Amino acid sequence: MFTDCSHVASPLRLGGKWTPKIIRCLESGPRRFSELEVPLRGITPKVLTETLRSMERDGLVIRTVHGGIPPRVDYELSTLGRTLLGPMAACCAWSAAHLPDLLDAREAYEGDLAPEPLPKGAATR
Amino acid sequence: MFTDCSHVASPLRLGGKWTPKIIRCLESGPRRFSELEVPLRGITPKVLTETLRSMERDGLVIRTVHGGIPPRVDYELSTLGRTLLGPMAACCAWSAAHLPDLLDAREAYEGDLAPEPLPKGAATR
DNA sequence: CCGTATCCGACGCGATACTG
DNA sequence: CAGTATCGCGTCGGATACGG
Repeated sequence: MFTDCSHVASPLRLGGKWTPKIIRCLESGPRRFSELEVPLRGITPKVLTETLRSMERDGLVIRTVHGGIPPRVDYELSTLGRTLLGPMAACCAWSAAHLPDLLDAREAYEGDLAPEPLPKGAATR
Repeated sequence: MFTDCSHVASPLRLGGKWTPKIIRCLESGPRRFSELEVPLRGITPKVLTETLRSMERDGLVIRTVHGGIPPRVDYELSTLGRTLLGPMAACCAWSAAHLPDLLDAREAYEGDLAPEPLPKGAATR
């Protein structure tokens, strides 16, 4: 365990701004493109498309095109994508419990902007 | 639960390239700057400093300067930082179990580079 | 030993406009 | 409805060199 943590950020892309929110939005079932745009307030169609495509590419999300007019496209978590719900729940629980502490620490850091310096004359001898 | 996942990436900075690895390196106790540079192969001193400073700023890491020549600086996880070990273990366990699947999916995606297109003549009416 | 100082390229993300 | 096409900016991270 903890043998390698290199994938938390990439290629897991869990570090992306929208990926975690999209996973959450898809948790309770398939959603259409426009049904994702609404809860993800502020996301642009371009970015939503990009993110969904990369998730599809990684096998986390399944994209289904239903023929017809107007077009209808559904996105849903794959079996693999669903396995991410557990770890994500752990992370969300962490932030719910400890994010305020982190924010407090950050605020307290304002002012003493200078880290403790090294002792002077460190090249001597 | 899952009420908000916006902090997985930021400000948690867990999405950073080195943060998870640093946490892991500090798991078993304090480490000096140079003791971090070795296991984190490829990191430059500039980036290591930046990352450690941001973690210190967020209260995840404690930086201790021991006076003397040559200088000695220790970094260790704070109590708050240690609370991250759980969620991180969940993420690492996920990648140990499922990262190969993700990589396979990514590889299989090569070739059928074109996502299923929408039906033609999609203009309403 | 423990950093800083510059420079710089790549990428993520957003704004805006347009289309089948 | 479900996208695509451009453009641009800010941030992250790496290369390299120097300093107390």
